[in-house]
Amino acid sequence: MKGEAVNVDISIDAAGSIAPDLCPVRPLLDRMADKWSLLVIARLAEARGRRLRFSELMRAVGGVSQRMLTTTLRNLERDGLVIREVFAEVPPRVEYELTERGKSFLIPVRTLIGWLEANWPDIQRNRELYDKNE
Amino acid sequence: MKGEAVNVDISIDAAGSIAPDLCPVRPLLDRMADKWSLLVIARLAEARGRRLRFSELMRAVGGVSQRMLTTTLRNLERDGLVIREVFAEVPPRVEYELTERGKSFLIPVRTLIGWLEANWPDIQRNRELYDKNE
DNA sequence: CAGCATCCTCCGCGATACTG
DNA sequence: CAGTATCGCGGAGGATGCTG
Repeated sequence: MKGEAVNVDISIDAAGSIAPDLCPVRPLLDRMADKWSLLVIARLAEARGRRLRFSELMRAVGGVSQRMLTTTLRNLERDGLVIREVFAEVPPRVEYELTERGKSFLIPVRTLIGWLEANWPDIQRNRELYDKNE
Repeated sequence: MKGEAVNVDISIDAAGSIAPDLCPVRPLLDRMADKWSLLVIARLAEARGRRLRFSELMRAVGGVSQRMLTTTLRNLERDGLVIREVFAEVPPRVEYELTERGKSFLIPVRTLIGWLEANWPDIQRNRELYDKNE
């Protein structure tokens, strides 16, 4: 029997050791890693509190399909990173904005991106070297 | 002021990269997000410099297939996060350990995990609430 | 022991069409 | 305008078998 996703949780404490599963890192990591979440969050952050409509967001992100933008936003809303407000008008209007938690999420994200940028040249060189010797 | 356009969004484009000429965040993010990389890195970090053999790592991580452990380690090696040393013995012995870059990678990772841990209870509550009202 | 090679499954995501 | 509903593909990743 399979299909039983072994939900692997990890956490690393300050000392670098693995603490017994405090929080399921995986589902949240997956959110970070899916194709559009970070893009959407980045775009909303750029707006500096100005709320964005669905279509605005779609243009701002660029390249995202309606389906994926919808599910991405729903997931972010479910995690309390984004607020969705629907206005009962015709035509309909729906506005999105980051919650405080959503904004605070940008901090670790920036730390990570900072590391990536700082290390990217070395990593790139390492890859070339590695690929050559294969 | 904070949250200037510069850090945030180090503008992430549709391709998933952050600003054309900076660094492609996506491939590295993908590495972070794949199913085993973080686990492997965590386990190697725990060892505190003691090198681990392939089979040791496999047991330590738990649940990984040989195939995936191999490709995960190869990817990490390619990015210079892990060192792989082969000993020409019978039976073969291969040892793995973190590089300095690999260790430094733990810093942003811990920041991220710290955020996840701190926010997990709230997120969980948010999800329950959201799911109930669906 | 530490792996490749092969096959197969699952599901993230895109494309397209329809609707209140 | 802001979505749902369907279909289909591609690629990550598991299972199994073979080998130096």
